[in-house]
Amino acid sequence: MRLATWNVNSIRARVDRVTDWLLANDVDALCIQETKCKDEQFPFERFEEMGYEVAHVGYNQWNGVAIVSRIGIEDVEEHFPGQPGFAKDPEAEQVMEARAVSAVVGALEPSGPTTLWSLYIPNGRELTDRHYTYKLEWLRKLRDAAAGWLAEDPEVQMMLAGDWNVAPLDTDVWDPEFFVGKTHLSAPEREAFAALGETGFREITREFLPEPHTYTYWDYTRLSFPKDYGMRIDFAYLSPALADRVTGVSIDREERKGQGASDHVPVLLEVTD
DNA sequence: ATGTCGGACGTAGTCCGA
Repeated sequence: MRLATWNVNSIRARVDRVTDWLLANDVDALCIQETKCKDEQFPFERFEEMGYEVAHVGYNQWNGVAIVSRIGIEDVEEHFPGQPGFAKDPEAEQVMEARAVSAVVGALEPSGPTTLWSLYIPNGRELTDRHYTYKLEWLRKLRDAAAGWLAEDPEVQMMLAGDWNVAPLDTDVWDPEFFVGKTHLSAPEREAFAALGETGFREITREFLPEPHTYTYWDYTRLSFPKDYGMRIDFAYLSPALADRVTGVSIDREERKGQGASDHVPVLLEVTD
């Protein structure tokens, strides 16, 4: 079974590249972030004609997450239990954003059902912004949910994959000095990210690809990709039972090249039965 | 110097978000 995650930065702008990549890489199920569209705008037919089913959550031009699978999609859920919402006014009702969708895939595979979560962690914007505390709260609640799933079933087969908007190590960026006073590398963000690992979930991409400066994202500005000013912010936390089945991980840097590339590249996991 | 993208609104150019 081949599982992947990719922040595509608009599914409508990227659908050709995404479908081409799925076929070229023989991918069974893909977690997508930043579809940037409402459900009715999602190009479902482009995936369905290739034999993929789609679960999508999108309310407007912001955020938007999806799972596409050619090995079945069941029990789709939007939002994880306890997921925080957001509103500019802290006194107003906090509104849920399209940042988390789950589905059970592979129910008829030899390996049995696997639950995928496609996650788009809030960006944080600035250290003093209310979006930053929202981000930290979001990660803490996700940790609580992960601990709950594992307590409920220690053998659960589950992947928490997506754009985490956190660079856990200094070697996950081209220059940590650039990020002093900015988000993504701050201690609270790193602690909140690491707390997922304290539940028993394992960040599997690091286990297979420990080399420093192995990036998944390059900003569109500043000639970031030619200069290799990248960041490693896309990860996959796996339940212990699923992590034990992973035989390989790759980051497809080639997808950042050429016209019409997303600013993120796909991360692909090979999972044995 | 957020230097580039993508979407909304609206049909050009500006704003938001990353």
